[in-house]
Amino acid sequence: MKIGELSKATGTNIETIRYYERIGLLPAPLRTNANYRSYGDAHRTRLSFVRHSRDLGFTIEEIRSLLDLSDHPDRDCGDADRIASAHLEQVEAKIDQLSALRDELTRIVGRCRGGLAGDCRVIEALGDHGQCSRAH
Amino acid sequence: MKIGELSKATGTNIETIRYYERIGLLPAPLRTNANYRSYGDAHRTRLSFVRHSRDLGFTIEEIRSLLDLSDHPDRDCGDADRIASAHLEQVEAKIDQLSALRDELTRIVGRCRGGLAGDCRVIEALGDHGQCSRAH
DNA sequence: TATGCACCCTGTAGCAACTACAGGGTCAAG
DNA sequence: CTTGACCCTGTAGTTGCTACAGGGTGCATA
Ligand SMILES: [Zn+2]
Ligand SMILES: [Zn+2]
Ligand SMILES: [Zn+2]
Ligand SMILES: [Zn+2]
Repeated sequence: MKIGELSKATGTNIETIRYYERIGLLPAPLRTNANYRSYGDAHRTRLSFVRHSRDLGFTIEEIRSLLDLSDHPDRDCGDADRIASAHLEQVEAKIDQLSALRDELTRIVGRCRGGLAGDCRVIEALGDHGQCSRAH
Repeated sequence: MKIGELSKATGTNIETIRYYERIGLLPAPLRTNANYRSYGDAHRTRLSFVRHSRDLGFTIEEIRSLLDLSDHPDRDCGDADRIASAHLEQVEAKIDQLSALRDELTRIVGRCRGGLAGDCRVIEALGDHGQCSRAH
C-alpha cells in the first residue's frame, strides 16, 4: 500500500508517518519505481501499535522500548510492565493536578458578576495566589 | 531589583523572565549603567500574575488578553470571564480524557502475569485497540 | 592591586511530537 | 495533453520554555 492508504488505514497523518520513519520508529519501506513508499501488513500493524500507544499517552521513547520488546518475544516482559505502570502513575498524578486546577478555576470563575475589568474578581484572583484555597 | 532578585521573588527562572520580555509579555525594564535590567514593584506584580495564570494552565496568548484587560480597568470584563470559563471547560475535558486513559491503562497493566514478551498481554493490548472497553 | 567569584548580558540552539509548507516529480482519466 | 490527485525531499514553524557559549560587571578578599 502507498503512504496515503496506510494513512487512512491507521488514522495517521502522512507527515507523521514520514516523521516516524525519520526518527527510526518505523522501518523504511520498499520503494516503487517512482520512488513511492510501499508498505505491507507488518508496517500497518507496527504503526497501529505506535498510534494506539500514543493515544494512551506513551512517549516516543517509551514506545521505542515497547516495540523493541515486541520485536524480541524471547525476552522477559518485565520492562513493558514497568513502563506501563510508571505511565499509569503519571496519568494519575496528572489527573490529581488537573482536579486541583479545576477546583480553583471553578471558584475563580464563579466570582465574576460582570462589570468593569477594574472591579473584576477573576482578574484580581489571577494576580493573587493567596486567594487560592489549596496548592496547584 | 535586579533580575536575580525578581527571579527569587516570583519563583521564576531568569531565562524565563527574559523570554517573557522578548515575546512582549513583560515590558522592558530600565537598565543600569552596566546594562543590567532594573525592575520595580509593577514588574513583580505583573510577573506574579503571569506565573499564577500559567500555574493555572492558561496559555501565553490567553494571559496576553487577560493582562490587556487588567491594563484597561474601564473595559467590560466579559472577555476575562469567557477566557477563564473556556479554559475551565478544557481542563474538565482533559480530566475526562485522562480518566478514560487511566481506566484503560489500569486494565492493561493488570493483565501482565510476567514471563516472555511474546506472551505478554500488555504488549498485545497496546497493539489492539479492539481490546479497549471504551474510547480514549 | 590582582584575582576570584557571583552575577549579568546577547544570541542561538535544543526539547517533544508533530505540522506545514515550498518546490518539485508521477500517474491515470478525460 | 492537460488537469488533478497523489507522492517526494528538505526545511521551518508550533508551545513554553531551558541550556549553553562567549563575553562583561561588581564586590570582597589576599
Ligand atoms: Zn469579571
Ligand atoms: Zn493559586
Ligand atoms: Zn507482561
Ligand atoms: Zn484503545
